[in-house]
Amino acid sequence: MTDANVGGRVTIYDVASKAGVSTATASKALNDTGRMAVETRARIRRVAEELGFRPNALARSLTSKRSFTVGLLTDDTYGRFTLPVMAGVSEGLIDQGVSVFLCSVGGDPALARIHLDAMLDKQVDGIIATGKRVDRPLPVDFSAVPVPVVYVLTEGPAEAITLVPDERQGAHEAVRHLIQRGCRRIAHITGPEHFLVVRERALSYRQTLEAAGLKVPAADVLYGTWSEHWGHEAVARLWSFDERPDGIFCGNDQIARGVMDALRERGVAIPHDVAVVGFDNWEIVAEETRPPLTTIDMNLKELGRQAGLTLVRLVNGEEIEKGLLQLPCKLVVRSS
Amino acid sequence: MTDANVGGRVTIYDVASKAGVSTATASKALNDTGRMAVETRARIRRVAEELGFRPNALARSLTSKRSFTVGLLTDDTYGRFTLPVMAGVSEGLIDQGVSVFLCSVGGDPALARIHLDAMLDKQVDGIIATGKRVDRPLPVDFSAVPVPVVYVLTEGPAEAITLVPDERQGAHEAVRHLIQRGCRRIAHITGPEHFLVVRERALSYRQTLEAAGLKVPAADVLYGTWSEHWGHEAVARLWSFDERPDGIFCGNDQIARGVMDALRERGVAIPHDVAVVGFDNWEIVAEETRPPLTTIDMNLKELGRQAGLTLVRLVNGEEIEKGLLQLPCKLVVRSS
DNA sequence: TATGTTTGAGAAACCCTTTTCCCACACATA
DNA sequence: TATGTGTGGGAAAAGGGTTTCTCAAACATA
Repeated sequence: MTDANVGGRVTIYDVASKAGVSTATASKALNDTGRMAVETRARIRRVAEELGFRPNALARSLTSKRSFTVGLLTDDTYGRFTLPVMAGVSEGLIDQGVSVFLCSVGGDPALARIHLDAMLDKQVDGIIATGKRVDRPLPVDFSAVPVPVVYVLTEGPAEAITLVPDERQGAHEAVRHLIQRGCRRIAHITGPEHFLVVRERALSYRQTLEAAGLKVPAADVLYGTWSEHWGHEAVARLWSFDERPDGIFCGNDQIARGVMDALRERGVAIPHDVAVVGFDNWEIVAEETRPPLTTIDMNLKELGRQAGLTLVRLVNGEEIEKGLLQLPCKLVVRSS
Repeated sequence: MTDANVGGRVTIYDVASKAGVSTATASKALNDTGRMAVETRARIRRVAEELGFRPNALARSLTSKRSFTVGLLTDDTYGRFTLPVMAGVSEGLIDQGVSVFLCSVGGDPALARIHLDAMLDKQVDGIIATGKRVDRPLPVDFSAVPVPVVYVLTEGPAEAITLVPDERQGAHEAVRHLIQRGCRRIAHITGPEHFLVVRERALSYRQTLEAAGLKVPAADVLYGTWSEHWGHEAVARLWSFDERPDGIFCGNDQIARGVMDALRERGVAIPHDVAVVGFDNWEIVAEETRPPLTTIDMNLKELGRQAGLTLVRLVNGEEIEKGLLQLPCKLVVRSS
């Protein structure tokens, strides 16, 4: 009784021959398909176990037309948004035995094409396209891709499935929190107006104020850049007026950080004199502000998980309603 | 002349039949192997082009025993170190047609095992293990893995190939920069002493001072945590003594940020009164400090690229010297 | 005894590509 | 004419599984 296969890994032939059956039977035993005596099945299983047999996923995919692999394409070089999404995708799919190809393509269409082709050649079952802006598409055309595509945090075609955070709800939570703390004059310092999320958050900010019967000042929303520097500057601008806010809703955590530093420098007590709420829950920023920042978490990991699960359902041929799916944000209360 | 294969993708059978040759000939034409008339080769190529034929990488891998896929396993959940490494790996390998499976396993041995097995089942050609600490191994045993493994920014077995930044050289650059700026009393505020990198950097700091003929105070190195908060606190401690430093080398950029905020609050001019150098070149921190932070870049992307290239050389059976490979760091001069 | 009906298991085809022979033919040489 | 030598191209196997179909044996029924 010698092993025919000495060099390589253990194959199903090894299992079959050692168990004294055909590969067909071995396959059926291990996959719990077909019909056979229970003891035969058990014996084959035992032999496979002994030999440490692990089926070659490539060979398996060749017939099953399923590679249990998905591709994740992102243009978020820095990874601030992609990484949580990726973690969620990976976490949601590992139970299904699905692995994730990650590649970051920056803004380069040629590179994106190369990566996409490499993935398709490797027979990925589906693709998740993710980015850092919900109003910008990735620099690649997915229209002729022969597998399902799910878009996360990036602009996809209208007839596609796209998952994004519910910006309005998030902004609403933020402002409502300030109102509940007793703030009556709430300013909004945010990013560039040409970002869709900026407009969404600003809209929701105004609506929430109005719904609470608070007046919305004319120059209520200060548009700038996504930087600490802008946070400083905006505070300087606000404090040049007589009527100063007692609450500030910031468009992201970096701005909030700048705002808080500026307030502290002016001797303004946070949150006693002015309460601050950020957006993103970027922990490395939000936990190091003084005091730690209350902010909105976009649940990116959950977004990724949902994207992964949605994708496999598409791969399995389930019919899923197309369109934009908005997942709720969560208020994370710290001390600001 | 009908297509036999209507449903699926274009296979080499389609190409062969349309070109009126066998699949063997088609394969040879497309791979530039075998012997045949130049016009035959050209015709087959043309047909393949017309049909948009792309070979199924899975089928190809089955015979070639090469999947052109590598796995990247990391325990760096936050991704601060992993993402640049990953980008480098990906960038270095895309030219070779190699794709990267990324999975983050946190500290969970069971999860790590599952991901590793999934990768091996998918016949990865090799594995890159990466982490966030050079003195801690990943929670998984690679000893029985049947493919080459390269370790990056994590502890591997002595007989393995491990790539890390050259911490001593990096620290040396930092301190030398301060000395060249004219600093004579240079302090070192850093992380927990049980981190190897902390000890390495501190050692190099002392050696560089000594080599420059500067005195090394007794309580020269302040060990703490990797936080802004500690930066603040350390400055408070230093400023409680009479002899204050005119240069501070910080163990990372977050500490540096805390240090700079604390100095500013005390009215100390940076870099006029005290110059500050950080470590990591974490741009999101280093570019937002006031003034922007001079710091040490660990060239993580290059580290990743080297790791990828080294791995494929191993896969190709090249003999490569084992052991620790230290890649140089680079001083990034900003305004601090 | 002759005829159904399960049951357990194997032969062979298939997935897609590569690769190793092998062969038929054309041409050149003796 | 008989023999050697390239040359262009194909048949078939291999790679590691899965799946369909077939079949012999065992058992049950008439």
